[in-house]
Amino acid sequence: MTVEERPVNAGNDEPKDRFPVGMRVLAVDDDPTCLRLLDTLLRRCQYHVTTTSQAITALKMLRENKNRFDLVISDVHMPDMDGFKLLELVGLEMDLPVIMLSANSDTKVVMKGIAHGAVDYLLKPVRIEELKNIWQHVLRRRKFDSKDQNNSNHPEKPQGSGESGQGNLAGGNADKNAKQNRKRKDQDEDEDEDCEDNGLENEDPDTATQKKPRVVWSVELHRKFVAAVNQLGIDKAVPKRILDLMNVERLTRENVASHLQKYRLYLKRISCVASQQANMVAALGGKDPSYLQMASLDGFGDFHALNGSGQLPNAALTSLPPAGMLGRLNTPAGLGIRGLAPSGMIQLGRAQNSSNPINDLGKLRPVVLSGNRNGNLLQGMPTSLELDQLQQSKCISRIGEFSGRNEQTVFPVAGGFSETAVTIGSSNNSFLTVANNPLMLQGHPQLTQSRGLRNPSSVNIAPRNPEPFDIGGGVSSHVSDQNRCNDNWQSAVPLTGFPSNSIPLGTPFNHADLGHSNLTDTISQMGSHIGNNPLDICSTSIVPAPLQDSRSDMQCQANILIGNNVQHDSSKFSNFGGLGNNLDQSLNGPKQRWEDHRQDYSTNSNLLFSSINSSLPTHGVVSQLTQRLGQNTVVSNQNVDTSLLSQSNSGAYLLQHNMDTPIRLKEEYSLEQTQAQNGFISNSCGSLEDLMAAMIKQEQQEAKLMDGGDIGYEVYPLRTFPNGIYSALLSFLAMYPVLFPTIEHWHENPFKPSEIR
DNA sequence: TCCTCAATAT
DNA sequence: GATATTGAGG
Repeated sequence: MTVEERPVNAGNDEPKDRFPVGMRVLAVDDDPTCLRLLDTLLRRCQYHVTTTSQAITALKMLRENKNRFDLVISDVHMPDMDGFKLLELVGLEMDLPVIMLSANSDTKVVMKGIAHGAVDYLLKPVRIEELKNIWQHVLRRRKFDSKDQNNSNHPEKPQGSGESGQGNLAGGNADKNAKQNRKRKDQDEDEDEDCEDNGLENEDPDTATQKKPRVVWSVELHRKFVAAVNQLGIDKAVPKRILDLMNVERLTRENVASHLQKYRLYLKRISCVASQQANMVAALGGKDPSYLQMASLDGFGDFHALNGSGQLPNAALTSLPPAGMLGRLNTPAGLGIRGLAPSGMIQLGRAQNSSNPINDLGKLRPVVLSGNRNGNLLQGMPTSLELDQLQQSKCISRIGEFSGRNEQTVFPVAGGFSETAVTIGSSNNSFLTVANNPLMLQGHPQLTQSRGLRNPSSVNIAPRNPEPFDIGGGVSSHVSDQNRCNDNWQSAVPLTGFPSNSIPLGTPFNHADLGHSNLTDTISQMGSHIGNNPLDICSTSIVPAPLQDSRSDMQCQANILIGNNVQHDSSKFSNFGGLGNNLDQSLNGPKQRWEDHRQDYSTNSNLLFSSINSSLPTHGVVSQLTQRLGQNTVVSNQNVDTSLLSQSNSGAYLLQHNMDTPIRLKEEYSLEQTQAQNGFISNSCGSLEDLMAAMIKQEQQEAKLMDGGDIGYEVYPLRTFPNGIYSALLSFLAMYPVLFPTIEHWHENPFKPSEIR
């Protein structure tokens, strides 16, 4: 092929006139025959060829003089060094275009080569026609480089930077961008070919006039973004400031603004989901343990299945929306919230208890990893938000199905709970495990109260690492350890595989012990639990006490383990602290309000809110748990009723991924549409308060019907459930399947806008 | 000038 | 359909 191209670029030390001619190619292949053939063909193309049969030698040559070659053609399979390795090193060290050569046409292999940075992948036997064109890679690379230099140096190098393989702003996509740019340009303006406006650098039309290269928000980039947002605090996180903090070259304010827009939508959705979850939980928790059981077991089962891939976006957690963000979102302006402000719903306080095993961060985190092979692999991955996002969207839609109500409703404050995961239930140690989310947890020392707790010590808040994956060794084992779960509630349930039977559902209530555990607690806990990052989800079991004692009272035992969102990797998440502060601020006011209104909902209800003090040291430090107990909040230590665990029956269906299941169940059990009277689902968007009130009401009604039978442990047939509760249950269960969407997905996308919308 | 939202482009 | 960019309005 003849090349009539203009000189590649004036600045180079190479002869440009006949660019392709004399292009210096380093050919590497351990097979002498192939190497010779390759050499011959390359020479025919008038390239300047250097050959070597050893990858190591090639690397050495390249290192000795980085400017000695223009392009490298390497075999994939070589004894001394894997072609991919060579490719990687070359990419990192000298940023030369590398073409992989192999007889293996397996898509995966090719994909791998490209993924590692190969500009092309040629199949053996290589043909001269293919080699004739390889110069284009060199040209393209040069163009990009020059453009890069002219415009500015961007930190994230296109091919090279080893640290952020994925963080390339545009680099990795240089070629692609070039194409895209050209396209756009052609459409728009036209004079691209001559665009001389760029002055000397007009060499490439792309650079001058075009629209900006499309920014790919890699994990790395997104992480920076999140860090910046967190650092600023959601309220102050505006594009310009974020951009400044991110300090990423070539990234524009517009880019950030766009991403911020998406991010906000995401947060919004999260909060919405959280609300739903909370509602669901409330509905479920209020009535029968069986609900929970099913939910828990089934849900876990699903998780397990979903996690089959085993890959979790470790970074995902880092993305958790800052509390501040939620607060903002919750504000009417931001979300159009109904009812009380989200913050108002949260009671802050804290109690510290380091004794609890739960405090062991390792335990919690492992959960996430448990099913997974390697936590490390996950590092650098997008935050868990993504997961949540997925959940949300699906969840919402599911709810719509079940309830037949509008799906798009946005939940107000409930969002505050969204991120919190609460584990209720316990064996000896009652405790609530709240996997919290940064959003909700603010430490309010002054609020700390243990009142109502029989065993204050049992309540512990353990800092939870939002980014489980960051954790080094030891993490993975934890989750999978079912025994631990069984033995101690505190152990979080591994999301990846929740053996239904291994999960403690909850502890039966001891009526004597129970004072007035309130529905609110249950709800909040449940909601928290669900809303929480899937990874952090601990086994949750809520066993509402029978209505015996007081029909109006919702009894449930809850143990809360609150972990803070602080991350081990301070560098990544140091920002959350700031967020926490924001949350704190926002919560203070509302908190009071909540208190004021609390009684309105139920005289007996007590709110138990836990919060994490973001200021606390994240590592290994026991978080402080705040609890507000209206009247009697009893955390009784009961023996876990394992029998409950085994009762996952039909509930399992509910958790099925396929959409059909929920529907089928509905039919099977003759579920009625959600009834307004129940209020639980009737309005998915209702405020938590509303939900609670509805729940209480429902409970009272139910109590009358049931006549106080002791059914603490009894499992109710689904069909016996009130419609509202049933619907709620379905919705709740429906959410699990989506908790663990394809994790791989997130590897590439920090968070999915689509999920947001 | 900047932010946010919505439309548009890819 | 998902996601980034662009444009308009405040």
